[in-house]
Amino acid sequence: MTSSRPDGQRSPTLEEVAEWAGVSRSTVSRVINGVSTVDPELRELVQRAIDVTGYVPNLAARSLVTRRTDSVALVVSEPDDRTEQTEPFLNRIFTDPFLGRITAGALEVLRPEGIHLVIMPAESPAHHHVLRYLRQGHVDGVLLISSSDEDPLPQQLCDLGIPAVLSARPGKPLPMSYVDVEQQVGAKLAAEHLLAIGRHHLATISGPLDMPSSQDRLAGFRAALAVHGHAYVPSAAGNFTRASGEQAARDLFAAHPEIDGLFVANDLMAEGALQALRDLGRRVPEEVAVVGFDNSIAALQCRPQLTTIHQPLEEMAAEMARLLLARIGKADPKPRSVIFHPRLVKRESA
Amino acid sequence: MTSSRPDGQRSPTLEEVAEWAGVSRSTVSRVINGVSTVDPELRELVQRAIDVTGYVPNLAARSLVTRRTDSVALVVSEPDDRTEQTEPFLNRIFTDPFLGRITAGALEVLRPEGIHLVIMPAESPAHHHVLRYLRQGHVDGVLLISSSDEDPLPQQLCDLGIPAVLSARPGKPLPMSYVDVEQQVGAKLAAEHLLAIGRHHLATISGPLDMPSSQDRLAGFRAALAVHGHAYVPSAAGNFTRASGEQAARDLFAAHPEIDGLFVANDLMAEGALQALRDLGRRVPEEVAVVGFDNSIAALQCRPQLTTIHQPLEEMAAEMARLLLARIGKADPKPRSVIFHPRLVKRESA
DNA sequence: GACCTTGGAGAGAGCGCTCCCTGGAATACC
DNA sequence: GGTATTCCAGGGAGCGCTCTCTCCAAGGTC
Repeated sequence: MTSSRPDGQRSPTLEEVAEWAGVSRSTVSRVINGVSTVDPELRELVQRAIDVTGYVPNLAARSLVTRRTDSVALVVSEPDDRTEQTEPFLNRIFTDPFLGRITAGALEVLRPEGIHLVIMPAESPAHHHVLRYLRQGHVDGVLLISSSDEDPLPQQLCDLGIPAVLSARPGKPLPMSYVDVEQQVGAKLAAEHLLAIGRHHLATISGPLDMPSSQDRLAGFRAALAVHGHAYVPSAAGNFTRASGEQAARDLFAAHPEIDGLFVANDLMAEGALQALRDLGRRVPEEVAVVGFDNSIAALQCRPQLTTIHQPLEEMAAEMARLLLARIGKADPKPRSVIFHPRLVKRESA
Repeated sequence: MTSSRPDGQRSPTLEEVAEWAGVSRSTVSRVINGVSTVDPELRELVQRAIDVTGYVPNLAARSLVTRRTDSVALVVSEPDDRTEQTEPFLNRIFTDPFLGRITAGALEVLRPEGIHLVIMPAESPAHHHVLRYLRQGHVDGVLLISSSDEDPLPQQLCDLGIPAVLSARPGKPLPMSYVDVEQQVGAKLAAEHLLAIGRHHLATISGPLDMPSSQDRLAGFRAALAVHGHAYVPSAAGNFTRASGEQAARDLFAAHPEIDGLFVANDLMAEGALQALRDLGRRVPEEVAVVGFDNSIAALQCRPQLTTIHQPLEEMAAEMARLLLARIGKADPKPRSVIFHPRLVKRESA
């Protein structure tokens, strides 16, 4: 806020610009908002006045009347019951390439529209904090990354009528647009690839089981294997961090040393699994083949480089932004879902 | 914004709550803002009215008169000239544990004060975007993470009188508070440890050389070694990513195969260096000792675990938040610096 | 009982903007 | 030439809140 600028003077108002230019407040307002019915000569005069005075519209005043703020929030939400984890929430989300890709994709759409993106982590203790922020009208809408089907936030936003778009199929049916990838298809791709390269003892490391996407990947993997006669597939759940993948792999191989093919529900956990396998002296891919999920930068950084299921996160986030803008534009709340296709990216690990 | 709630009705106003309670607008306002001169009975009545109507103050209206928004921005800035990097800016900042720790530390202080934190990446094409956002008065102040001494943002904020606190010594002297760690001391700790464990051929991987903190770490390392007679220290610069650390290590060992002690300017690059050394068949720490910087989660995730220089990022961010709040509170612009102490954390790699 | 003090509620202005409405000048039409 | 039409600038209301000021009533003082 420029109210505390060093010289003590507040930033100029529309009125002052108008006075400088010798026109009315309305005219200046028109110039600023690009209304076409302004004499070109006057327009230029006003523009000069704006430049000279260093005028910047006061957002509060504007949005008081327009009821728009031209910014949307990217909320990364986490429910109460998963707070007892080894790695703090903020560490987790700011270490996973996921968020960066989502942000990049969303900005791709929002920036040209002149809409700002504010990123808000909402782990349990801050949940109500963030809700209050959203209710106060700081933003026009929210892109919601929710990590559990128990998360109340989608429902709350729905009830409050705050425009929102979800990053995945909601846990419970909700009249809300969302974007997703065909999780089951992705898992099937992984399963069939592992079978195709001759692996018979398959297992999987899943994400947290309260997440629809984790459930889908697990179910998809099992279903695809069932088709090929594999009735039982050992699995262990992680929480999408590297460390949890490492631990899950250790557990899995301790119980089932015969495993020769592993599907891991994201690249970060796969990287951890690779670490565990190295420690266990299992060669990848010769003895154990590993397939990840995401095709994030992490897949390229580990050794061997990860064969993985690509999901187009940037495009998905861009689509989320588009859906949100459409929703903000008109209050017509016909929820839409946009589903993307995964694909296998073959590298060294399988 | 609840203006688009499904039933089409806008969220209730102060006036409506007042009517419900049969009191004046002023009284409701007093209750909401916790003014003590309200009859307890009336207070309770008003509170009930607020609950029933589901009233939430309209932020725009409030901040129009108070000139406060009760939120501050965490801006991660990057200047123009470093945009040609291999890894996109957003990937970089959202993959480095750094940002998560900063956020956590800042929230520790801001949350109890009821102040919201919005995170804004400001890589080159969006720079003016973010500046506009800040000028519009969306936030009361900014915590600025700047990565180059060429970055114009600190100066701009200064000129505009927008309260801000920097995360490190500014490249050019500026009347602005900042927080830092004794970079040179940290580097010296690393140098002396490497010497103490009997290494003689030392080298370093630095951060980007347009960053004051990178310069300081490099200079500190060199200075400490000079004291022990080492006139020349091979170095290579990375950009704080894992991949850049890997590449720098390769370059360094190609040119100087005799290196037996390596100081790397952050843990992420050190992790990359470890990877390179593994590929090169050099055992760590037996043949090459490696010391990192940060003591981030990354230091624990790599093998061998990293000996590193701890910097208390969470506390530093908390202090930044405190300095900012003080600055926002009163316009008294006496800039303060708070310098933290690094310490060596010994693990496996050196 | 007349006066002063004090606690607590209401009235009103105004923050800076948008947007509708009005009105005057310029142009078009009969 | 008079009227209708268009164009474009200005006037004014009002968005929802805060905050100062006013005012009333209750209590205290002599």
